[in-house]
Amino acid sequence: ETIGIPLLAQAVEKMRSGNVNIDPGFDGEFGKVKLFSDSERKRAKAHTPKLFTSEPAAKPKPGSAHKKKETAPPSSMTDPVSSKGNPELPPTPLTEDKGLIEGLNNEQKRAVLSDAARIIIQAGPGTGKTRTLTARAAYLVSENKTRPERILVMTFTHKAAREVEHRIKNQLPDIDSQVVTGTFHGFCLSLLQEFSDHPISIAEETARKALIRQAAALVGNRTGSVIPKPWVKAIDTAISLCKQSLLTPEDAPETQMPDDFKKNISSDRGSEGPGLDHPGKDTFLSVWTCYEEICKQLGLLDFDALIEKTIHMFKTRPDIAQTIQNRFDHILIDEYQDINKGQYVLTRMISETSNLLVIGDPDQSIYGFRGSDKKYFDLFTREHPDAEHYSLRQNYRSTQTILDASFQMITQKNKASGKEAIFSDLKSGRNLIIQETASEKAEAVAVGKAIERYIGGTSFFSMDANRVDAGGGPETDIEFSFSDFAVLYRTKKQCQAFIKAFENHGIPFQTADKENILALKGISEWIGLLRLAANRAGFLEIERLLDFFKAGLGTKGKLAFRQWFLSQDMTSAPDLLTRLEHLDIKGLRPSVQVRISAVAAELKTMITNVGKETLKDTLIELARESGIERLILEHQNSKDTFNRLLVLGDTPGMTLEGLLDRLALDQDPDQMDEGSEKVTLMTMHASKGLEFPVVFITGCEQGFIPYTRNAQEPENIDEERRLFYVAMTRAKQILCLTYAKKRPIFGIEKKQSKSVFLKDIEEKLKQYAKTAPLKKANQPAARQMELFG
DNA sequence: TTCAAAGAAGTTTTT
DNA sequence: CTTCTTTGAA
Ligand SMILES: Nc1ncnc2c1ncn2[C@@H]1O[C@H](COP(=O)(O)OP(=O)(O)OP(=O)(O)O)[C@@H](O)[C@H]1O
Repeated sequence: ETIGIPLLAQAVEKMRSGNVNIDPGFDGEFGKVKLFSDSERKRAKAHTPKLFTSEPAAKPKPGSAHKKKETAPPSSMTDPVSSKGNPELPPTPLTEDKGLIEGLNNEQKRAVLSDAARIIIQAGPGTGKTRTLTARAAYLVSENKTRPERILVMTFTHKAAREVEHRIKNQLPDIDSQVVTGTFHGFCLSLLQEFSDHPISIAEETARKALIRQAAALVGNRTGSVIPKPWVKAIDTAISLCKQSLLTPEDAPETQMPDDFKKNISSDRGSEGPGLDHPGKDTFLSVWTCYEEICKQLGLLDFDALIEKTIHMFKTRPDIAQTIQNRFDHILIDEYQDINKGQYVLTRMISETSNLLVIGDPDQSIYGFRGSDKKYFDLFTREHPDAEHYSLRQNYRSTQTILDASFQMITQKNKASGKEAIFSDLKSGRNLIIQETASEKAEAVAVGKAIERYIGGTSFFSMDANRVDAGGGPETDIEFSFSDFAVLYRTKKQCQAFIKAFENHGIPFQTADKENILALKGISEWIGLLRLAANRAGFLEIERLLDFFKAGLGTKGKLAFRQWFLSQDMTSAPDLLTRLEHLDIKGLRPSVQVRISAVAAELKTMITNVGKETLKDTLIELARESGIERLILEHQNSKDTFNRLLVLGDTPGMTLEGLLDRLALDQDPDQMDEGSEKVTLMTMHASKGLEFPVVFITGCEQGFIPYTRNAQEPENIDEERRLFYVAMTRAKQILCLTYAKKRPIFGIEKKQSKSVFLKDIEEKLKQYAKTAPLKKANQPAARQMELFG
């Protein structure tokens, strides 16, 4: 953080003199612009006085100002012993134990040093909750209060897990930190794997959807009707909600359903009919039961089942429960306001005999749609009346202006809201910039231009009075680098416009959230093949591969084949393929059987070479030989993802199994390289816990913020408001809210009006930017010259 | 059973 | 504007 600015001054110099390395990157990927070579960075780093939060001196990372995601050694959760320290890292002398505590305010210190068995920290954004949590973990280790592997830190997202892991490592540079860090789901998966005799297969999003469709079709067949698609979707959501609340199809009819459930399923029987948009409870229960049967048959667990089964395991095997309870002395949970029933029960079980610290902010609760509920947060104090309660008041992240605006928004200027405002010492700073643009495209261009202007800094455009659009006048005297910017939006779809505009403008960027990679053409087949090679293939993978090779299985054939497959006992991949070669199923045409046997033979030769070469080569080889590569190359998205996965596969120490493990839970193939000089594009949800000097919240329009489905009333306006609050409070210095007057929805342009949330912010905190006339997009090369020339 | 063409329907957020 | 489903023909 400290070196960001001096380095940048140099960067601007370099850009001007044209002394910039351009790394072309992969075919089709946007080239990276490197201002400093790694060694330059290293040297600069070495001169930097080491602060509380600073990174180990030798780590070749540039000092970008936003929080960082750890480049992934295999998760310490699944592989607690193998994460060896980077050999290049000379052991830095241990920061004097006091050093950990410095840089904390009194309240934070007390929470870090506390001996209480139950601690809760409730505090607003940017008040240093996460910092306190990581400091406590580091303190416990460095003071020898416990061993690192006896500390468990749980988060709700992978991003958060990596962030916490990274921060703890930074605070314990010389200790090969083995603090166990991960998401609830990751933790549960590793436990289930540890205590189960067979490998666990996960039905991720895509597979799950397909299975529920199958179940719905089956139930439809049975009752001689067709379950309409919207119903299937409603049932899908309802199943997930129920499972998160630890309900089963057997007890569900008798139990009070979760609140959101009612939105999806009409509760009174007999009220369903073809015209209604909600299926009835009977249909719901039949499909759910059927879905669970299919999962059981195929040996699959969906995400929700990971938590559920772990709890089940603890209940039925008290010995295992005890082992786990004994394994950890300290359990620390970040963003506790996001907890749902299942996670709550799990937490209670594992923390029975250990110390527990939870931190959170009910105003930042944004995961109601996946069953989280403030009530579990409140329950903590009631269940542990002796818990120590800390609240932090000072925000160290944002300017007072940003805090004021966000506070007005969340309280709707209601003085009597009972909420306590937090304050910042950072001098009030500039107003929020509000920008209206003509269209989605114009919005993206405006943001791009604003970034160019900030990067250019004062000296660059300050003389140019005509340049006023998003970001307003260049009166700032701070210079920024690309990694200082975040562009936030409500839905993933919205990032398309920005990707295009940024490519045209020569602005390097990275997108934090991808569409589900297993939904991409070619990728799912490829991963299926990889699973086969790793002995991890189940019915779904084989079926997918047979489809790809056009084995000729129709509806009936599939059924027969499935029956045969399920009658087989578990076996290794080569053995399974041998059986497929000598297949003899009645009810399957001989021509099909011949084809399957040929495919199986081919697959067998393909997978025999696995492990002989480097992982990356193996990955490429398998794609190429199978012909899946051709399919992948036909689709741009698949191609990009393919390349990203190859990069992931090329990380040191990565194994095929490790790759598949990681992909099973976290399907984002990117490592979100924080070192790179790139603008970050992500959803508002994904931004939680992060911070950036400059934040653009885009698409501030009714229908998006708050989000509403087909112009109806917003489903949960309070949660939408909190989400906007989270997004606003990511900004350190400059916050820019943009909206477009029209936007294409379903292909047709629709008039948009600005978000009602903006009205809750006082005028005197806002300033309005004019839109510069939209010029035709230039060639990327030309734009790059303009930017750097 | 596969392929092509035409038509209908559908856009949150995450593990 | 896409993605899935239905329909009809080879
Ligand atoms: N005592 C302190 N002195 C100086 N800076 C601090 C202090 N505490 C926290 N910070 C800084 O404030 C910023 C926000 O801290 P942190 O991310 O821990 O807050 P948080 O409460 O977890 O926020 P959020 O709820 O938004 O995730 C970080 O940049 C952190 O380094």
